[in-house]
Amino acid sequence: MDSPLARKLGAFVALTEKELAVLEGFHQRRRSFEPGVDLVRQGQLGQLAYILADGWVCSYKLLPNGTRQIVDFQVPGDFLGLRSVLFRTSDHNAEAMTTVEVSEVSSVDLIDAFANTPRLATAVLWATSRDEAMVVEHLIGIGRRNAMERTAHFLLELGARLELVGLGTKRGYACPLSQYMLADALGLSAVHINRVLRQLREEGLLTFRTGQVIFDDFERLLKLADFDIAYLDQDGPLLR
Amino acid sequence: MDSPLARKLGAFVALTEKELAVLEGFHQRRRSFEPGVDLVRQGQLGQLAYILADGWVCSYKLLPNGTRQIVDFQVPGDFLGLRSVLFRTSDHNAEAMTTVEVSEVSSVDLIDAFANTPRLATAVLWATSRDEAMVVEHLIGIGRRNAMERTAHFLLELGARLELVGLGTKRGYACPLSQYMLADALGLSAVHINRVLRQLREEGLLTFRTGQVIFDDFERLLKLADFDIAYLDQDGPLLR
DNA sequence: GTCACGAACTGATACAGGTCAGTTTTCGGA
DNA sequence: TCCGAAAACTGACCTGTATCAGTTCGTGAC
Repeated sequence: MDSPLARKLGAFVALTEKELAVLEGFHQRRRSFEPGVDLVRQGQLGQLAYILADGWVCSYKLLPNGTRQIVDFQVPGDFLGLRSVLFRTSDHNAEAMTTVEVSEVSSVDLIDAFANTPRLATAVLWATSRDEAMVVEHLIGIGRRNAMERTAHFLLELGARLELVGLGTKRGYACPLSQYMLADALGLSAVHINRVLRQLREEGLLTFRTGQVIFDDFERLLKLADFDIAYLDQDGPLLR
Repeated sequence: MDSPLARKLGAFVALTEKELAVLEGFHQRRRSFEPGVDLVRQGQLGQLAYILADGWVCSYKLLPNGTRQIVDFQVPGDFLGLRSVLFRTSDHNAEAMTTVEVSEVSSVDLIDAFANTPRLATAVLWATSRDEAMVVEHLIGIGRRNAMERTAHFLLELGARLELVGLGTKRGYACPLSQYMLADALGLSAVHINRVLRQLREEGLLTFRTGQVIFDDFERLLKLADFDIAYLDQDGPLLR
């Protein structure tokens, strides 16, 4: 049985037995967290990193003006708080959205793995770059797309990521986000998100119901959002 | 003589002679580009990566609605197009803003370096995470800060980065950005940027003139922008 | 010295999205 | 089956920023 992490990294590097074994070794120290609990806290020193095995997590930052901005969502197979380990203090928060299962990883685990299986270093660098690409796409959306394009793009991207780990299709996916969370992710107000979702529904593009996203017209949605999966879709490992 | 890259990575990993030599080896294939030329192009296959040795570069994305969003600026010591090497096709553009000097790096160079000097893998992962942290901070600004806070935060961050490589101080720095570029970076219109800069000037906070940023009241600016340098400031290497 | 051209700057007006102040729906628990 | 709380939803009104359509400034070329 491959872990979601092995499955994700395997899309970039054709993993050997030895490399798979090292990844397996990352899953020694298991922990679980209840919904609403912070796994990573802004300003915390000596923060731990985790690999998400099951559940959803969101990374966010709180601003002094009382608002928050959600930066990214983590789904199974994603790292969590990797930046907080590499920096002295954590620059963001990460909150469990559902009950989550994680494996604890220390910086020592990572550095050892890099020394023994250097191709894993490249794979982790790739995964980090992929995270960065998602943040960049998110930035583009907030900077230059209007509320409707932005919302559509965001929900499409989430779908594409879930498809990679076997949790979604082109018809839709299960999604534990509330409209408030969507608003904090997209830099909009919850009121406006509600209106945008209604418009998307009325135009037959997508339906967002508690716990469920349904793509009513996938093709038209792709066009509206100018969505391109190039940066998520590896189409077979680059490194063999 | 340390290269800007060695100087930057040295802030995170205390580099050995061997590691410094490997970094030196990255600077074999030198190239230079004139202002306005694209070093990296969206959609390009088999894109090369570079290390910036001198000059300024900006990474941006073009949208089908005719607008552009600048994602990040690269200053000496920064990687350029690393994501484009790890992915099959480039997901962004990078344009020379001044005359720039770069060294070409292939994915093979990197993978070899990781195999021979695994601590460099950790250092490059750190540098990539630092880039991601900057994109995240940029995202926060566009999502939840108003035009004035956003502009102040951006110009402060640029100053902090330049200080790290010896190109700026708390009094100000040389900056080749036009108001149009600032607008594309901050997700605002050039007209509005102009008004915001006037307001910042009239309130005695900062002066933005062609080629020069002057912090008139650094402390008050930090407060307005809620600026925190934690994620840029390493305060001595973590890995010895 | 004046021409030309891009960058900086300006006032008037439009509109996307925010804010306020609710009502309605949903759903788990007693 | 009723209750309470959170999430979803709504209309009225407000505001920050965009857009349009210019003018002014600065600088290098001739």
